[in-house]
This record gives sequence, C-alpha cells and structure tokens, in this order.
Amino acid sequence: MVISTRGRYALRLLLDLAEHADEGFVSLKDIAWRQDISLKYVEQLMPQLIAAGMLDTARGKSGGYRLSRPVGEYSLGEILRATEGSLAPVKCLSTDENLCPRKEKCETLPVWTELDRIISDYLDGVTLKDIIEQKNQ
Amino acid sequence: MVISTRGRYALRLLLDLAEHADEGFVSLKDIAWRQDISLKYVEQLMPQLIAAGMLDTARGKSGGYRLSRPVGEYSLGEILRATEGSLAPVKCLSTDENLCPRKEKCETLPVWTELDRIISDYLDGVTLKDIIEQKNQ
DNA sequence: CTTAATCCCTACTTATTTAGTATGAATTAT
DNA sequence: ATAATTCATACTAAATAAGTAGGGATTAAG
Repeated sequence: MVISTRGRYALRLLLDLAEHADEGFVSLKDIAWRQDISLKYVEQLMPQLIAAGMLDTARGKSGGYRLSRPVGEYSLGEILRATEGSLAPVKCLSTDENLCPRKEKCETLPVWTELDRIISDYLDGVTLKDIIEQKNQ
Repeated sequence: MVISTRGRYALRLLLDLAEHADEGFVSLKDIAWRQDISLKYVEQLMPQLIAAGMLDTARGKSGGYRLSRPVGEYSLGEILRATEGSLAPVKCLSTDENLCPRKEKCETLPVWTELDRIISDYLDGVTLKDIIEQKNQ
C-alpha cells in the first residue's frame, strides 16, 4: 500500500477547500465534518501542507484555510509527497542514508526504478483541477 | 511502500533459480546463502509460489526447487501478487469485504483506480526473462 | 476587553503490518 | 540408519499507521 490515510485525507481536504474557495477562509472543523474525518487527525496534516506553500491561513476566531494557488497548480504528486514523505514503491529507492549494499550489482533495481518513475509521472500529471473536472481517466 | 521484502525476496529467489536452471533441483539453503537472506524467512515464501504453480519441488535429501515454466512466462505482477497479496496502492481498492462507504460519491477513487491500472500494466508486462536480459528500461 | 472560536504544537496510545526467529515433523537420497 | 532437505505452524520484536488527548497562542466578534 503506497498511500496511507495521511495522503488520501490531505487530498480530500484540499479538494474540499477548492470547492469552497468562494467562502474565503474555511475552518478545519467544517472540512473535517463534511469529510467525516477526525478534526484532531486532520490538524496534524496541516503543517506539512503549509510548509509546502499550498495554503494561506488565518488564525484566531473566524480563521481557517484557503488555497494559495489556482487549482491547476496542485499536482497529486506534490500533495502526496508532502504528506507521505516518499512515493517510492520499494525501500531500496528511499534516498535515506541506509542504502542497500547490493545496489551496484542488483538485477532487480532497474525495474523498481522504472516503476517509481511511472508512478511519479502519473501522479505529477494529475492536478486538483483534473479531479474536480473528472478528467482523471 | 507497495512492495515489501516478501515480494522482493521472492523475485530474487526466482531469478536465482532461473540462473541455476541447469543444475536441476536447487536447495533453498544454497539460494538463501547466495542471496544473503535468512533461510527460515525464505521458506515462508515458498508455499505461495508453489500454490501459484511457479515451481516444481523435490522433497528429502538432495531435494530442492526448480522453475516449472520458461522464464518468459513469469511476470513480475504474478510474482508480486502471489507473495504480497495485492498490489493496490490504496486500501480503497482492496476487494475485501470492508468496502469504503464513500465509494459511490468519492471524487478521488478514479485516480486511485487509474494509478492501480498503471502499476499493474507495467508489472504484468515485465518477465523474469526481461530482467535477466536487462530489458527493463 | 472579554470571550469563544480557531489554528498550532507536542505527547501519548492503540492496532496493524512487517520482518523476522524458533521448533520440529515429514520425506527421501545416500 | 542417517542426514539433508522440504513443509507446517507458532511465536516475537520492531516499525508504521491511525488516531486521541490536552492545552497554548491568536484574533474576530460581542
């Protein structure tokens, strides 16, 4: 399973924000209620989306969140990388320090690399706009 | 992470068998040693590969395993599905009984479905033969 | 200027999955 | 008979996923 609830929920809340973009700042409480996701859990996804420059926020009463870009400029790849950390389908590809010692001679590495490329290419090519317009197939 | 050690090790041991196909039945002990994988762990992968009809086996002394088909007839998809259970990138797609209640109205399901298709298409198109001949990119 | 709603921050908990270990029975060539 | 093998099952430890919990900081609204 590449993609956990973190990434899936992040995508849904960004879509929710996109669909309520005309309402100014939207509170997480409303989003969590509409999406039927725990408020406290969704709160934990926000720092990473903010760090990625995807959101404007307003603190305090009647505060909330707002998309900071046009919907066409959010790719699924960016959203998922921000929340999941990596989209690599095998550990061998995670660019952590703990590289596989078999790396050099490994016969199977090329297929994982190619699979990774295919996944990234697809996810980087789909935007929130595509999903809203149901252009995803 | 879609693919765990189960699938990766299974692939490596099938490749090892392919490369020693001229030696008749090859013992797991030899394979595990060459591949530097715990014998006891690899043993646990075998039942699923056998159930999938990928191997001939010989029990008892000087027994072992042997590929039961030409290398071109083992796709990566088949190997990984047999050992991993599913290649679905999100839980929503696992055809278990616990289907997501949002399924009907879910805006994001189509992208997961398409991603799943892309992954499967690639993995079903690569065989052991391709890997041995390094045709995988 | 107080209050209530909100974002923000950090720690904790529980369930599931992953990656093995461990023990030993059944089988069979030597 | 023996030793090397597959085969079967149970157990364990570590990591990850998924969520809870509590409260501090900020600010619009009354």
